[in-house]
Amino acid sequence: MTGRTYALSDGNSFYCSCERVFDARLARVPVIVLSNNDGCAVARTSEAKALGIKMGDPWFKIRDLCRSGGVRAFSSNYALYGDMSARVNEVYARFSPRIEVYSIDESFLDLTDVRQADRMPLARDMRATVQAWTGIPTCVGIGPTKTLAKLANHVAKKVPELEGVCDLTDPVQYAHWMARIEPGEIWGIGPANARKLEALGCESVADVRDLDARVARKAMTVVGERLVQELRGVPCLDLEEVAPTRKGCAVTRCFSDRVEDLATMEQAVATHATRLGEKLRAGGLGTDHVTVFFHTSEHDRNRPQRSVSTVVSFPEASNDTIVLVKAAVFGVRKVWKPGYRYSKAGIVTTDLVPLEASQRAFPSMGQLDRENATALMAALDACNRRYGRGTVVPATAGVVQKREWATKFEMRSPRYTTRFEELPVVAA
DNA sequence: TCTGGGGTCCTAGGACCC
DNA sequence: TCTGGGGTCCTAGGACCC
Repeated sequence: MTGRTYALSDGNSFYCSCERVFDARLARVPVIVLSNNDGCAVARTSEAKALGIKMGDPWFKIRDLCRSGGVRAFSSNYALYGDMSARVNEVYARFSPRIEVYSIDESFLDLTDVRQADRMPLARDMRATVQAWTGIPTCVGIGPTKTLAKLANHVAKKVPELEGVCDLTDPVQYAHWMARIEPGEIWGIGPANARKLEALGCESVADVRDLDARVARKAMTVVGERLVQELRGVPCLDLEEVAPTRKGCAVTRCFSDRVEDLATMEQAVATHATRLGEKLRAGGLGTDHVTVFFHTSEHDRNRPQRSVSTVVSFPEASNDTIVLVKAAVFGVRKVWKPGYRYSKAGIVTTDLVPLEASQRAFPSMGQLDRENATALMAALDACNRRYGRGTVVPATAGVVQKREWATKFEMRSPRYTTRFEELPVVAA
C-alpha cells in the first residue's frame, strides 16, 4: 500500500460564522445558534464558549446569561448555512481534485499527490482563500489516514500558535501530539468507548495506537480494531467522493406547543410526509412502507406518557406525496388516543430503493399510477423550488388551520443568499 | 438423566457521528 | 411555560429452516 495523505478542513463555529459574514456587528461579540424550535445551543463562537455556554444547553436555561453577557442568539437558518457550505466546497475543489463532503461544515481532501514540503503552504493558502472568498474561517488537519487528519484538525483548532493548520504526516508533530491528546478526542470514540479505554489504561492517543489489535477488537468490536490501524497510519477508510445512496430517511419534529387533538396531529404528520416526499424525490428513491410515530414528553412529569408507532405499507414503492400523506393520516388515526399531551411526531422510512428500478405491483394488486404521479410531483417540486417550500401542498396536509404546532424560528436571520426578497441591503 | 448442527434472516438496541 | 434532527454501523439474540 503506497502512502496516502488526507486533509480535513472545517468551518470554525460554522453556523455562527455564517451569521457573522452578513453582519459586521457580530465580529467580536459572542454568538450562538439554536436548534429547531429555538430549543438549545448547537453552535457557539469562542466568546460564547468562554462565557460557559455548552453544546446542547437549553435556551431557557441560558437565556438570562445570554442577556447579561451580550450574547447574540439566532434561530437556525439552514437555507443560509447550506448555501454557504456549497460555496466553501467550491473553494476546496480548487485545491484538490478529490473531495468528500463529510458534513455541512467538514470536508476531506485527498492530498496524496502533494509533496510533503508543499502541504502546509497549500493548507495555509486554502484557509486564506476560503476566508477571503466566503468570509468563513476554517481549520485544516493533515494526516496519512482520515482518522489522523481528523485528529490533526482537532489540534489545529485547540492550539492557537498553529494558526489553524496542523500536519501529522510530519513525524515530529505526530510523536508530539499523539502523546498529548486524550483518547476521548479520537473520531469514533464516544463516552462509552472512552470509559473502556480508560479501563484498559489508555491515557493518550498514543496508548490507544499501541493497543494490541485483538484487545481493541474485544473491547470495541471491529470498529476499534480499524481505529487502531488508522492511528498507526494504515488507512482503513477511503475517501467517499460519491455519497452512497441513503438507506433511510426521516422527518421528525418536536411541536412548539403540545398537541392534544387528532386533527392537529394529522396535519402535522401530513406536513412531515410532504417534506419526506420531497427528500425522497430529490434522490430518486422510493419506499413501500413508512413508520408513523408520535409520543409525549418525558419532561412533562406527572403526566400520563404514551409512545406509539405503526407501519403503513403500500402495494409497491412510491415517493408520491399524495400516497405518503394518505399513509401518514391513516397511521395517525390507527394509533390515535386522546387524553395525552403529545410533544413530537414523525414519519420514518428504511429500505429505500431507487424508484426507477423498483418492482411494480400487478395492476390487479393495487398498482399505483406512477406515471401521472411522477409528472404531478415534478410540477409540484418545480413550483416549490421557485416560490419557496410549502407554496403548493396537498389539501390533506392542511392549509386552513393555524399551524400553532409548527416549529418556531423566532430569531432567524434573513436568508441572505437564497431569497431575493431577503438580500442584504448595502448603503453607500 | 437425556434433548444435533449448522445456516440465514430479521429486529432491537447500543454506540457513534455532525 | 421552555430540553433538536437525522443519519450510519455493529452485535446479540430470536425465529426459522433443513
